[in-house]
Amino acid sequence: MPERALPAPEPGSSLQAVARQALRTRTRQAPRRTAGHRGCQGGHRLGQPDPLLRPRPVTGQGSAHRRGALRPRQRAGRGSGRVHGSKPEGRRMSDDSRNEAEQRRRKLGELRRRGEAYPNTFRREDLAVDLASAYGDMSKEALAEAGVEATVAGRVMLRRVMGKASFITLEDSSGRIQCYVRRDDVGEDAYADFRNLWDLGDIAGVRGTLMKTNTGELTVHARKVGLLVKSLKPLPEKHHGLADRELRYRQRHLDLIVNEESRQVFRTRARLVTAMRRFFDERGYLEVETPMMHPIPGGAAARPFVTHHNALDTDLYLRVAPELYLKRLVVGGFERVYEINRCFRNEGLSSRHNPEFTTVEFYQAFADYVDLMDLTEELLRELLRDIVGGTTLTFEGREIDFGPAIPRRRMTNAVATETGIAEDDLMSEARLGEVARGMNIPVEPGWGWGRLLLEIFEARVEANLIAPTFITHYPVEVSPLARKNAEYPRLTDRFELFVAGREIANGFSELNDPVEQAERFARQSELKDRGDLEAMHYDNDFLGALEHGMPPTAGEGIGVDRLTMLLTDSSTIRDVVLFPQLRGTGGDES
RNA sequence: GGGUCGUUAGCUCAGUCGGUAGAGCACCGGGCUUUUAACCCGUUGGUCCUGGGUUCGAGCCCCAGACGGCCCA
Repeated sequence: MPERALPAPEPGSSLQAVARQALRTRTRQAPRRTAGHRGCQGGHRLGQPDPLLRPRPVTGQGSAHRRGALRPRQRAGRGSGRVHGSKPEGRRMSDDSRNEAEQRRRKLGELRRRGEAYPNTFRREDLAVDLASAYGDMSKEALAEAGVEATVAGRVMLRRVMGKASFITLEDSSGRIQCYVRRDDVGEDAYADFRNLWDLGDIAGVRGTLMKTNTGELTVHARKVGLLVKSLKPLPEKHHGLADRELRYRQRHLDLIVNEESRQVFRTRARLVTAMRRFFDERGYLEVETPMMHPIPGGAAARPFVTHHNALDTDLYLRVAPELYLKRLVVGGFERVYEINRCFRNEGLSSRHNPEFTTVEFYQAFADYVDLMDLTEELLRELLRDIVGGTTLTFEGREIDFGPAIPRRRMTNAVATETGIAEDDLMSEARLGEVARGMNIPVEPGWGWGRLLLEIFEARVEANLIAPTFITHYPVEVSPLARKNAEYPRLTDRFELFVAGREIANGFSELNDPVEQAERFARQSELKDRGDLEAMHYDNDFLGALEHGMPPTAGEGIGVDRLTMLLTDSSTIRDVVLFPQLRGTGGDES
């Protein structure tokens, strides 16, 4: 919605504009259809014959007339604001003349009167980065000799007006390119428009020949210029950019326009996801999509969001994890599946937690958790090679090396090492309770040995696991879906991967014994009845699937956001999620 | 949830002891035909986050709240 009404156009020129527009639309669209450009949806379409500046096809008397009508008006407006103050247009303009947004609307109004406000007839042919790589190394003389044509378009990021000649810097999706706009080359009228109607932040198209400036910068020497989109709001300060973190999250579009580093983060994220897909596709995993809305939330210990289906008159839960559905698929015979998608957890926000976040979960029949640790190492090395081009990355000032084999340590061993308590002592529930209380961990009555161990681990060990480390053998009590370890019945064949003190991955040999799974669910139900909001539901439907027989399977989930954080050296998840959840600012409720 | 820091022009930020609210960029006017965050000259622009309170007087002090950053849980 526009923030306020646009100034009313003059009736006469408005009708002209409409007529011109209609004519243009008709004449343009017919040849375009027959030319068959529909499938070509890329950022820049090639091969439009002389597409430039269709907004002004009537170059003869029409445009001269229009401009003739405009220029005196502008002068009268400014002048009268001060000197006469009596002409109505003059008054309006002087009222607005100090407000940048109003200035921009005034300029848009002028474009609208001419029917040139938001054209979509310009076809870019060249991206900045392509020009730079093809011609950036040529000498000034060679380039002048070659007479290379270029047609570029992008947002006006910098502008240097020197009387009758100017430089502007356009930014497109690939990067920046400078353009040289000279009155004697583009014509007096076009140059006047360029000076009077263009602002930083507008989107413009430029056609001309490539040149090198005296200082060696590759530049499009403009022959034609056109304003394609009037931006009604000023850009943030051109040197410092947009620094306010809240504004960057709430107005991500602005952040992306101004901050190259921010754009880079999301490009990296996309490459990460692409590389993951390739990794799993190459290994015969089937990509699937399972429900986001669950009748019973399951697959993780977390509080769900609740919603309501009106036609079915039933509550549904946004999924906290896709696990139980992916396992159904393994039962169904898809022996390798993966899903990259969102999960939702109704918990607090922090630099590591957004209520919706992305994971890749994958399951492989006839594999165990050790196979998955091997696979995870392979995946991480491949991702690093593709994205950072090596085996090490820098995160929060520390080098993190994924080159060497990632150590695998039992949780009890890690806790013993970190706390100095003998591993044997850690096997006693009573002893663990004392230790936990000694650490000021608020121990709750329902906690058994396993939960105590996990709490101590999280309080004392987790944050110190900077170099990549697998922690293995999680307690059964806190792993209701994982297979029991054959040797130690209190433990499971489960691991989590920690990097930079953060949990990155969680995997285990799956519990595929439906009878034991039923017992585990029953135990979770008891906890839920005692008030544990994160305990799992008893999922009879899932048990029914297990009863048909799930092959021995291992499964794992990896946090895509957290991995992106590592790869982009971002210390908060909000920097790697395009539109992170923030508290509302009040809005329309009281 | 607790602690702590912050919120001033469109943006980036100053603001002394409580005494007329500032700079740079952007915008507006003027100059400038190879500039580089162009430059030079002249203007304009404020709900000092909100609401109370103290005071002759509050951007500044006190209280409450909103939003955000960081730390802790």
